[in-house]
Amino acid sequence: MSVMKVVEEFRYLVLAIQREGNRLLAAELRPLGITPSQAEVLRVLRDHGPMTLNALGGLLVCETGNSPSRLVDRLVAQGLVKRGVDQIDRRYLTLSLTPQGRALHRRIVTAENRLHRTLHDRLAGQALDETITTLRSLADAFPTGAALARRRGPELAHQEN
Amino acid sequence: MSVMKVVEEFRYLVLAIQREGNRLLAAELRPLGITPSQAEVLRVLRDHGPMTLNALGGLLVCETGNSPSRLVDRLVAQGLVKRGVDQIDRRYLTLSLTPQGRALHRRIVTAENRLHRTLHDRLAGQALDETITTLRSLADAFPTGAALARRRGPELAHQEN
DNA sequence: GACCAATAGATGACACGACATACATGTCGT
DNA sequence: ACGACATGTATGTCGTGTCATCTATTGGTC
Repeated sequence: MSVMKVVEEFRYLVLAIQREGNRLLAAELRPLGITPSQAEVLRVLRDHGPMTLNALGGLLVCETGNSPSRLVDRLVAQGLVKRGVDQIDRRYLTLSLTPQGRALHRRIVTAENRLHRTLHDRLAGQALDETITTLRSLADAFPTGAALARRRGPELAHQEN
Repeated sequence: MSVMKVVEEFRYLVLAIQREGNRLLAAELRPLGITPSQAEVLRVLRDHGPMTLNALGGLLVCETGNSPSRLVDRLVAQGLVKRGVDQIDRRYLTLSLTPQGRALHRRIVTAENRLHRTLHDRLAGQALDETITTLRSLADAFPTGAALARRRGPELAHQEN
């Protein structure tokens, strides 16, 4: 079989798994009133402290280029994120979790873990480590993969609660 | 490291790679005036002949539940797909490529191959076969993965280039 | 201090993608 | 033939995701 065909199947497999994973996660999160993308924002804000909108965008996988203004908008509207203006340079925002945001984050972790357990069961017996190595080496070449690496690496423990 | 953390990284890696791949493909396809999802429709129609909307939906990875009515709408509006009504049972549509659709499909294959070459280069030296095995075993458990399997199976070789 | 480029963020536009619901057509039981 | 039901497709709605463009604020230069 042609090498191109293999790569093409790889592409469609990644698409299929991403879609299904997102669907399952959305179902888990629906009772909490948030979406997978919103959950990622809460997670990044929780793990990497208060930050500007651009910095948040640099750590998100779910949104690449632009500033995730509208994504944050809905979280602010739900009272989960506080959006303040930097008093030194008023172009910058200061995004941080509200107490409700922090509380919801704990329930998000539980919901995500249910999905992860499902995935783990379906991955039983597979070469998961080698797969992750492959995926990492591909992802690291891209900006959002670099975002992931940034989340993996420099911050080892930031705040608990 | 906890098993859950590994699965979680897997999920984010898949998300990152899907996003970047889709962005790159969209850029390749933009000069052709279509999107990656539309390209998948053309591809399925080309490989699996005329079919109804439901059957199409069952072979698409990019859309799960519903019938891809609106996705097909835009292709019909562009003159790439012909949408006829089954004369025996008028609930069914008969979707097929127009000559323009068939012509565009050839240019799509070229564009996709450019992406695949890029991916192939970035995957050099990685355990791609084991990775695909892992991804397949996970995807096959899901409906869209089954769609992929259906596309893999019955058709073995259709077009080259 | 007035202009100008640079940077942060917001917004408009378009196409998904998922869910729920509505509509159209056909089938079947009576 | 009639009416309940099933099936295929269409549509409304909401939240992304991406690109392009716009506004606001700041820093630098004259």
